[in-house]
Amino acid sequence: MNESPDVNTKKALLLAAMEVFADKGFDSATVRDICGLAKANVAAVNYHYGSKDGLYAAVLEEIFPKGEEWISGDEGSLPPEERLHRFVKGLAEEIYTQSTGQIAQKWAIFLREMAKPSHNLDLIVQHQVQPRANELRDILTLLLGPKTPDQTLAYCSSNIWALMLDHLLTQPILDRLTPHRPNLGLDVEDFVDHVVRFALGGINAVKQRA
Amino acid sequence: MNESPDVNTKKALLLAAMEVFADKGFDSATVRDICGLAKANVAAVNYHYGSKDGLYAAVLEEIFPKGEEWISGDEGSLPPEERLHRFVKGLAEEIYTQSTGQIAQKWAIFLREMAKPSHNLDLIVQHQVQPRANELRDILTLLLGPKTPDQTLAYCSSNIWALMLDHLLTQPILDRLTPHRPNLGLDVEDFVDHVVRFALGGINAVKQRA
DNA sequence: AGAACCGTCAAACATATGTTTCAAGCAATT
DNA sequence: AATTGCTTGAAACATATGTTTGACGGTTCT
Repeated sequence: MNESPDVNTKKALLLAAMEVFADKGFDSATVRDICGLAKANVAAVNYHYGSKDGLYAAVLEEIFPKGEEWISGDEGSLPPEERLHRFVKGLAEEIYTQSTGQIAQKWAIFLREMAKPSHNLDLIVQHQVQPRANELRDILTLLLGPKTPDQTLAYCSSNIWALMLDHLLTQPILDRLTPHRPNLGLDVEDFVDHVVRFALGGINAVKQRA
Repeated sequence: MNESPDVNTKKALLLAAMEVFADKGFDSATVRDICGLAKANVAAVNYHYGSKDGLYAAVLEEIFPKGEEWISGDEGSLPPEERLHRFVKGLAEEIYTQSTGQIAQKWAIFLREMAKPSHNLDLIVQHQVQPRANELRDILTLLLGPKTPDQTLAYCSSNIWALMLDHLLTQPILDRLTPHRPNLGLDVEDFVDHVVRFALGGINAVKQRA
């Protein structure tokens, strides 16, 4: 079996596709863009992945892998405030910590999928969001009390997701509101502390309504 | 001057474009789609709007008009909690109240622009977001106190935007998390009450940090 | 060595799509 | 009535783009 050459171009295609899809979105990205970046022939995409759609599906498989279950092993014994903090910290660090840029690409693609859902979003939600949503719901049930109506639980759950996805979504707007901002320097730890404080305050306020 | 026929097709094009752009996004929408829906010839787009880009710009002009300044006439005398309530209510009703569907289209396009900003986003921010952002900043300054650091103010401001845009963004995810939900029945008044309560709780919690 | 297989490449293909052209129709003006 | 100007419509154009084809070169197996 010819190992190194074909695997290399196949992987190069995948990496290039991640970058181009994140940058331009599925529709605007062209296979010629991708192949150019990967230094591969135009036919390579169809040879290795069957089609442009196949390549996109492979990209999603790569960045949103299946079995990544949320570990709630001994976390259950911690106070819910601490669990919330860990929950927020875990996701916020994944989203906002600047590393290879590959992570930024992942969430750029995620955001695109939310704004213009394709059938692929089903898998992302199932593999990535569902387990996290369950953990969050457990935490909120503890914080709000067992008799909290489902509606309130759903609102709060949704609110906390929104607080975390916040910067991801509003970054382009903030850039345009105050163009001269050190926008790339988001202090993740600071952000996490703020979000947790804000969320706990909000949850308590909602709780006291009953 | 030929009044009714040409104005009609021009307007029909605009309405059809709003629908198709909201539904498919700028790239995926084709002028043939739009002209088909508007029962117009393919050349009509270029005749009346110069190009596909021109039509898109016209759509944005239509749904995000310029002079729509935020009225803060006598609101300044109200307590900041009430001002926040009105602020949230005003925007939430505009976003989530189900009427002709045209409003939903507006915010679908807005969401697309946030996820994949084009140069058009500059104008939207300038005409629509900026005045509202100023009002929100004033309210938050009152609620948090004058010595609040800019960073905290920025966080809270961003948080409240996020809480309101929340449903807009996470709807496709919520649909997939709990497919059997009366998702179309969002009680706006209930939602507004919850958001205001949650936000005020969060703001107070953040304020007490200092 | 010969056969079979696999990956790569240049070229071609088929189609989609934004745009242009030009003739015809229609209304207002002269 | 003739002219002018504006709008429409069918066709054509030029290009972009996803996909396919067939040949070439190298590796592996018999």
